[in-house]
Amino acid sequence: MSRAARKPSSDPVSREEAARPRERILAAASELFYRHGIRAVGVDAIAAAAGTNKMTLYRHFASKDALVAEYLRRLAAEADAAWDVIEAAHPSEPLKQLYAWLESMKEHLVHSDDRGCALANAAVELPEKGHPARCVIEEAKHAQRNRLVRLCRAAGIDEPEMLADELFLLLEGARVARQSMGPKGPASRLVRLGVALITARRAA
Amino acid sequence: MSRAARKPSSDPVSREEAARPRERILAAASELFYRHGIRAVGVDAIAAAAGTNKMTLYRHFASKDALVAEYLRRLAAEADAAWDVIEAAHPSEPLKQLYAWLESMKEHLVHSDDRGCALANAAVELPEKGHPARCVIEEAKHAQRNRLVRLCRAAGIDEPEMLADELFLLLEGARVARQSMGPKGPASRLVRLGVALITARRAA
DNA sequence: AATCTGTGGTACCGATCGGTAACATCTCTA
DNA sequence: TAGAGATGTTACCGATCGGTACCACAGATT
Repeated sequence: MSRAARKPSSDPVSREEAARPRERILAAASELFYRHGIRAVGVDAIAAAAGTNKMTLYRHFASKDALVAEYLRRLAAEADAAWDVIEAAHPSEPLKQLYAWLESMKEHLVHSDDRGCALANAAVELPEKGHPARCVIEEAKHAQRNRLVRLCRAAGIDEPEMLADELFLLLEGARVARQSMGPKGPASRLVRLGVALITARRAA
Repeated sequence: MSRAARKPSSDPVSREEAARPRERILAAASELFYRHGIRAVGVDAIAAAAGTNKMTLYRHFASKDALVAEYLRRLAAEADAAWDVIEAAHPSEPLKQLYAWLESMKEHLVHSDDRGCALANAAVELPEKGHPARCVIEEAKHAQRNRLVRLCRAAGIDEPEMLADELFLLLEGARVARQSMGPKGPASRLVRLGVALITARRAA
């Protein structure tokens, strides 16, 4: 890969404008897709926001759909990395990890520019069966749910799938309800409700 | 209103093609918006599916946004009517109404062409602050949540807002998770989880 | 018969959509 | 110094977008 072998820049420190166009395009697409929705953003706008043009965009991505798929793939990887951070912060303390996860999810909800889960939003925006983004979404969501199940099991919960699904649906619901009812709606109770669910299942 | 005074047709029985264009347009728009997404459907396609043309559509709706708002307003009214049906089926038995509500929500989830809550989907697709659909969505969602709170209170639940929000988020989560993980994912547990929540809150 | 209203049909508007061809420019390497 | 590869620029493609102008026709009213 000649691109990977290339040296970053003559100036070694933080020249973000010199970053490879592929990364700039992905960064710009992430911002715009998440904020305005995937279908609402054209490739011209993405290229312009990335400080490049449509031609270069199409040299790095076969189509807009491919760019969308890559955008979601990155997000899934970031979400997984966030799990790792939580795990590293509370090693072999699954219950604390569960609480930390709830808190970090609440962090998203309170931010004024939060628009919920980008993967779930994409699933709503792209219902076509064959869309390349759909398998990415499906895979990522199952991975998240599995990780939650594993955590519940590690915490010694009976029927860990039960609690994991409760928490999963609670979070998905909170993130989507935030978009229709604002941050002061039912979404604001995520942590309280989640903790109640966990303690209830622990007692059982 | 001259339109309301007009007689339906020369043939009194089921001449649906003779229905007033406004209703045909709304019916076609509902189908297409829900199935493919709002942004994915053009006004031409709606008019064609309604057996009419774009010009007639714009004689009844000021803009596509206005049509979208009316589409969502109808859905909100239908949802409210569904609540009324449940209430009438189990008069002064709020707990049974709660269970019936859960079951009827599950009915939606198992249908193969289910695409979740159209109001929530619209909130995802139309993030622009000033969009005429957003206040419709917000109002309808708050009405649904309030109705759930009232039902929980009538069922004698302590802190009815707590259980109502739990159930609300659970349902919103189930309907959105169904779109990314299919009907056999966590969404399939809606009733089980909902019943567990209700019984837990009743014991408390 | 004359009129009015709602509807259908067609053609059009400017703008934008996703996507491409052709060419100039830059930088790094051989 | 010459070449190679990635990038920037411009113009363009056919299709579709939301929205409108104009005219013809049908039915009911007067």
